[in-house]
Amino acid sequence: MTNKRELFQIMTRRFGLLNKNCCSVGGHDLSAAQSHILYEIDRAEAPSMQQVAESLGTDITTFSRQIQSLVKMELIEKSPSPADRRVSLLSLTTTGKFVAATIDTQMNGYLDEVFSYLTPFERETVLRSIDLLNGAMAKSDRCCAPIRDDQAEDTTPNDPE
Amino acid sequence: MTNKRELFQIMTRRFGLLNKNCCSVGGHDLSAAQSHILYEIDRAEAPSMQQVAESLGTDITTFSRQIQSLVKMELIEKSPSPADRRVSLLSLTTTGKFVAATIDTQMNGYLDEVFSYLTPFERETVLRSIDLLNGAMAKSDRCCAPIRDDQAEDTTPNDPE
DNA sequence: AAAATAACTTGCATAATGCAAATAAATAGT
DNA sequence: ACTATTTATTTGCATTATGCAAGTTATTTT
Repeated sequence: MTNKRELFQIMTRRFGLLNKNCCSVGGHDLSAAQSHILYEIDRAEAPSMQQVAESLGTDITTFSRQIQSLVKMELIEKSPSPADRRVSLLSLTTTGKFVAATIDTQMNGYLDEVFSYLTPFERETVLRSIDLLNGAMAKSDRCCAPIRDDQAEDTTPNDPE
Repeated sequence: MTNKRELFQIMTRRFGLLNKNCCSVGGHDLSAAQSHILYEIDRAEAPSMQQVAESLGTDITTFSRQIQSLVKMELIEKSPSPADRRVSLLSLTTTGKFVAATIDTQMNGYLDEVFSYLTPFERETVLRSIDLLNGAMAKSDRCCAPIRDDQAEDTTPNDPE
């Protein structure tokens, strides 16, 4: 209660568990990482590989392979950008959209159950708080953004851009 | 804003990034998983392997190896339980305690920075909300607890025990 | 048009994962 | 007391994930 870190440690652990083998839809069994990828592609407008890898904080080579397997699963399509043929634009296939929507429903179901233990007022408050928190994290540059290098206690003001 | 899942997706992603290469202390470079293990051992009173593995939702064989490497790093000690010699009780070494404390400080530092973008009232609200959320997740059995098997839509009542 | 840069992919080499089987200690059944 | 079962943890693979260095193809610089 007193300690911020304690609260967040517990929370992230629980969410980690929730996400563990996050979603099986039909025959497909997706990992949390894969679900995040689908989510992000759905959200953005035909993003490039780099864009998605960057916003998920995944190494581009790892991401390349993650995409390869999602393409093989026929959830994602890659098409060369007309503007720059080095770039691959990502989009969800029809199946991919369906899977993404189903996961969304599932997750909302889980969350509804969790929220059922709260009063309507508490629900409201919690949702608003998460929103505030997301906003605050977005503003922070010390954390929560893709970190390139070490962030040792010495706090060298390195700027990786 | 409207969609619970959306809020939580963003939040978990950001925390994932924050935790990524979560903590380097002195020469030690810890993963998020390792930091969670230290945290849990510090928190509990000489827990057994199974207890910690269970509460972290980690497969016991994977956990066994994670512990092996933390022992090799001299952050953790294993001692056979006097009551039952099959059981290994886990504890932090002096170095382990120091590392755990340092990580705690680091994380609180990050969180302080994030919270600096909120008003004092918002901070209060957010902390209280996380606490509420943790409580609600603890009550839920559909999620957030170690999940043994699939939770497909078909909901076959299989019992793997 | 050659040189530098950029977006992505592939080659390793390493680390993490988890099921099945092994080991070792405790408990049950007789 | 003595074998049989269960329990706690470890090891043997076999699979998958990771990321750096180097490669490929396309674009931009000069």
